[in-house]
Amino acid sequence: MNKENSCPLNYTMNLIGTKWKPLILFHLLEGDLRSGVLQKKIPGISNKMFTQTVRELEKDGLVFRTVFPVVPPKVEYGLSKRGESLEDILRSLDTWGLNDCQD
Amino acid sequence: MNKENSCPLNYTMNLIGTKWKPLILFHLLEGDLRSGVLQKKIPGISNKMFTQTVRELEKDGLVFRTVFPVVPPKVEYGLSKRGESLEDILRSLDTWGLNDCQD
DNA sequence: GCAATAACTTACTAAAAAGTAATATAGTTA
DNA sequence: TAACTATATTACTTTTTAGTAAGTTATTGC
Repeated sequence: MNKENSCPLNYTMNLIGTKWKPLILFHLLEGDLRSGVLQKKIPGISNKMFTQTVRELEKDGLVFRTVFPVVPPKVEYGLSKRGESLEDILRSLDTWGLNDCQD
Repeated sequence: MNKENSCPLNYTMNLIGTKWKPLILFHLLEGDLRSGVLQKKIPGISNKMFTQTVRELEKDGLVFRTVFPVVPPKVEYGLSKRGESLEDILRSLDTWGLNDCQD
């Protein structure tokens, strides 16, 4: 079981190579969103997975999380500089899917 | 549980959004490779996962598989046209990782 | 003073992914 | 004739991922 990365691609995949992470990052490209609004943009994600995934993205410094101390709670998510640097990749993945599924 | 794709990115992720698929496709960018050679380029992948993954890629038309009827067996894998169309994305993912991990 | 609210959090269960190790194949070479 | 080879395949177990449903919070509006 070799855990080292064989190439930078491996490193990238360890960061964002999951089912939900690219989707969440993609929707944040249009701007910061409240937790509930962002979650509604991702059909099929469960409450648990949503929280878990954004928290991992936050831990990895790809998104930031702003908590407004009000009741009921208000939380906003947005892309960090590091997250924004994925923009081209995220849009390429989306465009590729768009073209490919038309064939 | 909504299973429909919310955007083309979702479609793309369903095709290649796993731990090993992008890695395998990436190594095939340099040209066709024998099964064993390709597998050795992917540290940490088990025998089972390797076979399983290339077979899925084949099923999805991203790679082709050529079997030479010799003993011991010889099998070559290569990118299909559809697989090749992922080149920019794969290289972007690799380059992103390269730049990011230097910070 | 009680329900409604948004954003979790937790405990528990179920499902999916991955690892391990044994087995198959059949010509070639020692 | 027995071992060696490359490429799987299979059965089984472990690990990881994900889903479900209930509970928490503290203020506001009724």
